[in-house]
Amino acid sequence: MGIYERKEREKNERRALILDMARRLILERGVDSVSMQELANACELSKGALYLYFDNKEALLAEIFHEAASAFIGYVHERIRPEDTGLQAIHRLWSSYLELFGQSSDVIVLFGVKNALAPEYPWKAEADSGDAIPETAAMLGLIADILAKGVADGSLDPAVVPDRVAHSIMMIAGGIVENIARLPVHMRNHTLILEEMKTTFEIVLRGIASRTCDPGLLNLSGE
Amino acid sequence: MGIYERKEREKNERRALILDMARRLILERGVDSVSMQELANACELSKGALYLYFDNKEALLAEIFHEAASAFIGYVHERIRPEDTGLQAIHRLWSSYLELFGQSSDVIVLFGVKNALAPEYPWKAEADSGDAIPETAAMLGLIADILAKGVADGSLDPAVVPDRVAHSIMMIAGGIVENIARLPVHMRNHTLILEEMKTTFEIVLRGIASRTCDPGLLNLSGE
Amino acid sequence: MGIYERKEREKNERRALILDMARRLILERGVDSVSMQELANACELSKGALYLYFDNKEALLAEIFHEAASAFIGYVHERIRPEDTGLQAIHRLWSSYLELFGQSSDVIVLFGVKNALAPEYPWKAEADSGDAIPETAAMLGLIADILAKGVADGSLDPAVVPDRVAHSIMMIAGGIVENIARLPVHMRNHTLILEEMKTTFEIVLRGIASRTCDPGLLNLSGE
Amino acid sequence: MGIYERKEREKNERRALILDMARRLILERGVDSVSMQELANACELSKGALYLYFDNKEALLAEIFHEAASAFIGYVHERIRPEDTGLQAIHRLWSSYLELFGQSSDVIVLFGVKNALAPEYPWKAEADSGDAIPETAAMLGLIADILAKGVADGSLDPAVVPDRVAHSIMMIAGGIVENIARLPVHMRNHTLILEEMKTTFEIVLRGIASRTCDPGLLNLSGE
DNA sequence: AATGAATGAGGTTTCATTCAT
DNA sequence: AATGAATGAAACCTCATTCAT
Repeated sequence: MGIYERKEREKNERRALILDMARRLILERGVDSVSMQELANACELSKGALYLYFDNKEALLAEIFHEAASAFIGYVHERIRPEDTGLQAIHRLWSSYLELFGQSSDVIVLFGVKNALAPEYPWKAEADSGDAIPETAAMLGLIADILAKGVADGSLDPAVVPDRVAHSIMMIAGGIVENIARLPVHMRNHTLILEEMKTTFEIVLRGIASRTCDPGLLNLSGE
Repeated sequence: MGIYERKEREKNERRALILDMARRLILERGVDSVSMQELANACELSKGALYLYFDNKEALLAEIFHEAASAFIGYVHERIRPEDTGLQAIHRLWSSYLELFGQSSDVIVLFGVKNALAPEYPWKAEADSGDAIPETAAMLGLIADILAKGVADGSLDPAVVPDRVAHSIMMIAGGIVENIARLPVHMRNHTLILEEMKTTFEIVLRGIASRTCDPGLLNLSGE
Repeated sequence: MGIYERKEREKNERRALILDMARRLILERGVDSVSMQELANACELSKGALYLYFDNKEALLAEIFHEAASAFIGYVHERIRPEDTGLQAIHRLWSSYLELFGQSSDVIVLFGVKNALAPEYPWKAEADSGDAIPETAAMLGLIADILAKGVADGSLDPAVVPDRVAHSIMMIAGGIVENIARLPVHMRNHTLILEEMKTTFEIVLRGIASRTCDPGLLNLSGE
Repeated sequence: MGIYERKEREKNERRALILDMARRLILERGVDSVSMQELANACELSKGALYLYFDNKEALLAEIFHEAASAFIGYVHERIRPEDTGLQAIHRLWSSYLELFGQSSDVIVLFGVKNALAPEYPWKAEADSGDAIPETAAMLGLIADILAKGVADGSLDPAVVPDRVAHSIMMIAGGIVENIARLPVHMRNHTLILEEMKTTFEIVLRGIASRTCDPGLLNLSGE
């Protein structure tokens, strides 16, 4: 109790501060145009100091991605219930996405940073199982499981091939995020964008739902 | 009469050569990793000469985008018939996309380059009507028109709001293309990717089609 | 005839200037403490300009080494005659070394730079024949041949094992050069050093000569 | 009574530990590539703590050199007997060198570190008598004395000028050590290198021995 | 019209050293 | 006595753009 803990805490706080600043700058200017120098300035630190906390730029970005991805997966996991049908689960997935986005825009960073780390994803992931980005694999698996369940319980269209459709969903979600990430910061987090995302996700819901499903699950309106 | 024209023609040919080379390099290596030096080498020209034909790198990329976008829009326009229902028209849109991709991968360049140019798209377009990228607006209009028609003729779901869904479609199409554009060239143009795109587009078709539509139009299989 | 040639010549001159400046700086400060920035300043060029002439620092150093080594080997080759006994040839080798050093100090650069390029030499050379530094291999071969001849013609001690002794000679010659290269420039090229080198080389001559050799060949005094 | 002494002792122990670790790291990776950070880690100390024991990196290296040099000189001194002829003494010098190298490679550190410290050696020593590196002067004196004795007792060639030849011997010994120090650790301490060193030293022995000397002293084979 | 040499600001990373605690 | 966070200068390299010829 005392000095050591305080120092440790302060160190973690500084780390967190750097990550936070990096997130902010990435959100503002895009991954590619954030330099270590800018980040250092924003943190009121020297460039060298950043390397006390992170081995290199890639490691820093990786951490940002891992945090965001874990948070997202955790968030989704919490919201999906065992008794959900597949369609309900997908519905909750999209809702979570929208909620999280509305709250913190963190999901924006999520895939945007990933593309700076593993541009070949999601195709290469199939080739080698030793995946450098476990979160995306986890995510893909989660979605594929949900889809399989939905096909089994009849809430999703029998034509849905879980693995393939999971890929499509990841791509769509990622694509949106990249589009948003490129927006200047003052245009983000706007009702307009939320509407856009909702529209897109509803198309997907309808595109994979079975004919006999509960129509209430095809809307994402926050009623 | 003659000398001037010849010079003019030669100049245009040179421009076209540069653009062609740029396209090729971008397809091979991705937009970001093509330098003016590499382009100049590939053209067997000096770096300085490129600046005789284009004000700067951005202008060059813009032209590539404009050409590709126009070609794509033209291609789609040719294939859509006045007597098509809205759903048929969307079906042809996706088919065109897949065909073009199978043929030349040019659509890859299309949106990939755009994002280096106008990252704020597609949202900013709505804000100011003086659009720097008319082709995207044209494209958006084309799709919106098709959608409106489809709603009117009953082939599309009445819940479809043409403008909004047009945006979604653009984003989805663009997102896929970006994912593909990042792939190393040896992984592109593969059956796997075509399947992926088909899967995604079929989800969209089903997501916007009306209940009573011709089920044959929900498949993109090259029957 | 004219513009092209002149430009070509000027370009080569600039290259030569850079190499010359690099040599000078290396001689003054030692290989390790010459930075591309310093070199650029000395040449009154920008850092970037250096990279127009050389791919990277290593390539630049390699060229310096290759030039010096070739010059040295050529110089030695010219002076050794077919009718020389082995001992005479070694004598000429050392004389050449001293002469070249007295003239231009280039030999200083020779091995000094080599060590920045291929620190594992001369041992690794034996392992893989695909040698990155052909000049050193050539040099080694030349010396070994001379030694073998000397053993055969009775001018060298029969205990001399050509390959092994060739290595020793290279090491000794290289060691001296490194010691000299580290000297501040104002102490170099001094009679003192020449005497030192002469003493060392004479020890070697006596160490490998046969008992029955011409005693006149054991002195390097410039009589 | 004791606290002060204990502290003092502990301080010295810590110093010794640091020096030991430094030696080990230098042997493994070469002088230039050992950073203060690495050293601190290896000692399980903070970087700052190193500066409590040594003014700066150079001072630390200097101490390593001083210790190694003293040890070497002591080792040689112990082995040379008053009744030895000059040639016998030189023979013992080389044998000691080979033995020490075979045992611990410490001699590697010896001159390798020196060159990071006093690159101007051995020439500067002559210029100003206030020598920053007393051990090298001691060494030089020792060798010169041996040589003088050898000339006097007829075991060495009368042409040997003690001071000058002492320099040559230092340079040769140093040059070999530098070549070895640059080798990756897994190539060091190998029979091949021992052979190489033996060959070189034998050349020197033969180069300075008198015609009438005991031929048995011209071999360093471990008979 | 074309060249291509040159620039200059930018990028990431390393490291000896200092200093408040 | 010891820490370890922080610095700041230095390293190598890249690239869009300009400009005299």
